Amino acid sequence: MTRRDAENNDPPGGGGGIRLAATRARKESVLAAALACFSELGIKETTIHHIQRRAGCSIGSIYHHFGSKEGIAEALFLDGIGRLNQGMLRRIRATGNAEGGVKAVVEYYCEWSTRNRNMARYLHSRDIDFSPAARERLHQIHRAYIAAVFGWFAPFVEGGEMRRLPPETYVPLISGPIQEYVRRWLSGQHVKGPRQVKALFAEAAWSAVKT
Amino acid sequence: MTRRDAENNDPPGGGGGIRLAATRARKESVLAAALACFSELGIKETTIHHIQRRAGCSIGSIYHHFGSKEGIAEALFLDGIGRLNQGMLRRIRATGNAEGGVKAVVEYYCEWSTRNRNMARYLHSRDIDFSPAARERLHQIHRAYIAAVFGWFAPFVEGGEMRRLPPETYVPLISGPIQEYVRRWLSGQHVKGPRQVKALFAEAAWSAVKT
DNA sequence: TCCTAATATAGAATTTTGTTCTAGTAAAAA
DNA sequence: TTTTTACTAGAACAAAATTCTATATTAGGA
Repeated sequence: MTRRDAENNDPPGGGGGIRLAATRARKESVLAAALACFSELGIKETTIHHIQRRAGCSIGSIYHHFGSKEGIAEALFLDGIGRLNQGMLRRIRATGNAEGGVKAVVEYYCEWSTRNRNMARYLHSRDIDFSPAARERLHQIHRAYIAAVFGWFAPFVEGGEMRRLPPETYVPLISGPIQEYVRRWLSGQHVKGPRQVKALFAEAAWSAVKT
Repeated sequence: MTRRDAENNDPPGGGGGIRLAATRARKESVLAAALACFSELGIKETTIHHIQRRAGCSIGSIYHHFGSKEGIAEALFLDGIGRLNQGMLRRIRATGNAEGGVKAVVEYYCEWSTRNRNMARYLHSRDIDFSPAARERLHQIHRAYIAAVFGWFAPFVEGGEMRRLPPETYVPLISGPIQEYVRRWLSGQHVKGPRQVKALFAEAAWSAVKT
């Protein structure tokens, strides 16, 4: 039976007592160690022991905070996707029209992936088997993000600047190509980084959805 | 230390003796069992024992043929990608012009994924850590496929029907969106199957690369 | 046909790795 | 201060992958 019951005890506010700060620091150090190990050794090759040694803490401590190896992977994934979405949303909202918004999606993804290579590579991992709870949390995050993005773009569809398409096709049409390109780049299949092709992919994305 | 040294002893020609036929049959039954287990239980949850029981053979036999659990995963992956590429190439070659070729890529991928759901889902798995040998074999297969496809399309680029782009961008531009759509569909994120959107994605692919 | 080497199968033994358990420490609350 | 709770540590345990040893089968040559 796998333990999946570790609670997220982050304090809602910022500081908190000595205890809470220490806890947060420990959790972060474990996540950082995990990402480093995953990047260097691969997810499967990485053992709890590797992470534990690198984070400089005990097995007990890790299990106390994360419940299982999978729990670490989940927390790391949620953390990364949260950051990416947040930055993306901010960037989209900083633009003023449909074309700018669509191109911002592509461009920001290029930049973020270049700046956070390891996390970007990790987010491309597919078979992390999330616990039901984490899966639900992920969906929640995803729904909220999608709602925010679609909310921003909706007026432009209404206004006729963008095509009206089946909702589930927008993301693949806009992000599919650049995601695939970046994935290949991260796995070492080509040399040319995303920044060198971002204009091309931004154009393509826009022409796929413009009217 | 992981064992990765299982040889591929498939006979070059078709039939062979009783022994070779039996070997082939056994290997295939193991691969089929593995795919079934992976689909039902997930890759990580699947144990050698599950596969072994389902294939109706012993542990020793599996290790003799595949060397490791990862070895099974590799063989299955190579097998699947080989079939997909082969069918794709045949389909592309059956068309007569650039537009037909590009659209064929999208359409065939839709059809194949619908017909081979489990394998399609499996091919979307990312973190199978291939042995150096398998990795090399995969690259070899990939290079051969890419060479064949590019060979077919090259005249149309020369002839000015298709844009001349950095070579590594064609695949993401053409296949990226439909791949992403299918991936989401396979993971249960939407109801509408690929066949219902293939025309849309085929159009988008073509307009991304046409002149 | 019989012998030998290579191939294939089986399942027990071993090792590796993830998880649980028990004990103890330090901070917060009463 | 006392009590409760959160946290840390590492030994004990269990599950899974892998290796090992024994045996059977087939192909090929004397």
